[in-house]
Amino acid sequence: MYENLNSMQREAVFCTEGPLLILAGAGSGKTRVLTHRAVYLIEEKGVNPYHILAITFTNKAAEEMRERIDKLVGFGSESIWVSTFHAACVRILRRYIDRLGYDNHFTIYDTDDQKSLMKDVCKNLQIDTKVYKEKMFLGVISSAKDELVSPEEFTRRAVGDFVKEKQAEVYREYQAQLHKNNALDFDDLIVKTVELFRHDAEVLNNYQERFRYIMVDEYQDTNTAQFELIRLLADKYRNLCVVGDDDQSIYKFRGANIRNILNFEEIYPDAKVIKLEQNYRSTQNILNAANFVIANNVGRKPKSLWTENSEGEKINFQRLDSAFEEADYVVRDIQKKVREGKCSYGDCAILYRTNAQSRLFEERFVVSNTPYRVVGGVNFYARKEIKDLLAYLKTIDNGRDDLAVRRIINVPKRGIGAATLGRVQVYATEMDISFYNALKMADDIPSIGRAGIKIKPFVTLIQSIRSKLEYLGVSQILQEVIDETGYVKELEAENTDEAKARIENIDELISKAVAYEDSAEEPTLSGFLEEVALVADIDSLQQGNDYVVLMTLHSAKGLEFPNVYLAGMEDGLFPSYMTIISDDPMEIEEERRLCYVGITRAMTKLTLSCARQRMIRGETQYNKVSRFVKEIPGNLLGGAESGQGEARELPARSFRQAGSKVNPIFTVGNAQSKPYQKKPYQSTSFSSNATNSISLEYGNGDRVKHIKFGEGTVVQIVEGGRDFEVTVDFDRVGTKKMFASFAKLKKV
DNA sequence: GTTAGAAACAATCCT
DNA sequence: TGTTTCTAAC
Repeated sequence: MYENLNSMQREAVFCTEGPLLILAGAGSGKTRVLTHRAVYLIEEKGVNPYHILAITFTNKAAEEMRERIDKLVGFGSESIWVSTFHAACVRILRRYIDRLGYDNHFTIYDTDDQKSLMKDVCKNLQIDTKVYKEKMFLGVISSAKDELVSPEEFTRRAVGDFVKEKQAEVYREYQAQLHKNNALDFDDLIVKTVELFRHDAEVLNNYQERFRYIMVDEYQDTNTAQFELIRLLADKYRNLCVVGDDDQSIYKFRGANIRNILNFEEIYPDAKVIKLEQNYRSTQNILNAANFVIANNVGRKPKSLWTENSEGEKINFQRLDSAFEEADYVVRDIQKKVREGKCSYGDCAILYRTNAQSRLFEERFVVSNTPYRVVGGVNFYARKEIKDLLAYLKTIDNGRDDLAVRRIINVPKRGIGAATLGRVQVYATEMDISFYNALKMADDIPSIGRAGIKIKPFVTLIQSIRSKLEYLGVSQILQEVIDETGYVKELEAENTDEAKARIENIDELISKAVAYEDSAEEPTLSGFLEEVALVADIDSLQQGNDYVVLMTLHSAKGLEFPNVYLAGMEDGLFPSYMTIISDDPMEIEEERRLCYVGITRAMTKLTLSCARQRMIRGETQYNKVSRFVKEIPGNLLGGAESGQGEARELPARSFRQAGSKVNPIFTVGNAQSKPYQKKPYQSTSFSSNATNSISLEYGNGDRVKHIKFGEGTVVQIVEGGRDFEVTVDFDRVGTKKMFASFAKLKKV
């Protein structure tokens, strides 16, 4: 098993005791090393899997690692903890956070929640949000938490500085509000776990004894708080193995502290350092380009990647007249390659710097009927209808989450307005009780008068569903909420495309709840809510689907594709305007690392593209070719304008006047997708070579079984684009319409 | 208390 | 250009 590893990889696998730093270049097989290392620990060293902790960067990476270990060892892999920092912390906090004075049923606030909480905080403190933006405070607080700076510490450091004192005040109040709502934000998950370990020796010792072997992937992206967490855990047995690449550090904005990797040997003087420099992924040309680009950074650990792979094709560089044409070129190029049998759609990825760039590509994909998928952008769980329903679940689960209660108190409309809510809030504050508890006592609040009659049904609703918690599953509770509130009914009545898309989203949420019940060992409402809070869009990306994927360079980290397009290679876009005008030269270096990450995603073919002219927020910009393109020697490049990018105007291009509308197809008014709408491609059917088109194993009149609704008879099947809409008359629950891919009906 | 239309505003990247 | 907030009319 260990023979397919090279000597360096083997050394890393066999070095199990003591601190170990693995500097693993892009594509050098670090995931293989980590999985084999886990296997080696279990099989050769006789380590109980129970004693192993592996931290990955995304849930997807965690899943993959677990699967791979699973394949290599017969049994026991399920008792290894493989998870992200955040997921691991939630698991620990669910058990012990009561020791920090929180309730174990805490809720997790996402960015939206944080924003509305901050709004309240600013209102309470009478801060003019025109002068000091909520976003600024949230940014400051987040950075403080990344660095483990508590509100008290922050306050101490702020003395004498007017603005900082204000920030400290906000930080304190924000934290107090979170506590009052029994909620944690993302950063708190890490901070509170560190706090717990520092504050409670018994708990710390518990976990130190458990996690005798610790591995951390993507170590260059850990922040100070995460480092401290790991340091505490590893302090007893000191079997800490971290894997990273300083050249791929791209999360400074999230607090990633590059010193963690650069100073590892100072913190652990007895650390062993192993470098993995052989690349197995890319062609010579691609790797050379990456090496030339990254060589322009100063202050990196010296290393040189090499490969035994062939030279491969030249890197294709294209400079188009406009962003429309850029999108058009890329999509056509993909289709050409697929037609020629050079690759499949699933081999292709389009990577860009900003999410906004995806739109033009989407439009081209839609009109050309090409299967694609956008990763990132608006999170599924951030959509209004989903957040509404989740707010109901949160209220049922944790009555102390004021934010959730206030979100849904008037959804659907109950005629309770801002004035009433204000009065309830005043009462709650005076009595020092939660918003929900104040609602329960609506009758006793003199100021609200008749409005109390409107509040009562809401409280009764929540109480009645809450009383069913004991014997109903998560999906049934969700269904109960939907039925009792009439949420879906109201949408059905609207009968618009938008409403239909929302209903479809809700159906998907139900499926997710069902799936959760099936997979979790001990399904609980809290468990479901936290799983939902911690998923990233990238987690759902599956291998083997035949569609082109579009995503930001950040999301692409850790992935690889045979055919990669880096779009928007323009100064001002990539590197971004913000980093160009910044006076900190390190910011450009981070962009360059991002470029390095992008280039090294490609296995056989890499295309760089840019546009002379592009519309950004309604304004037309004329950008120069990205400086990163110019850092690649001309002999590695091919394409329309190879060599030293500065464009000579080719005569063939000037037939079209600058600024004129390029192609009427792009200007169709309603072509843009709004976040709640179905993505355009979902309503058009794919051409026949798309492999994910489904066929049904049942037909009209057949008896089928649904995981939740039980058995029933198929009444109608309507083909709706990529999916079938199936109407089933269920024996127990009556007639339901559903989409075949969500419903997972089984013929009986 | 609700709604639609107008005006203001925004600058990446993400668990 | 796209989204959020404000304002005025119902």
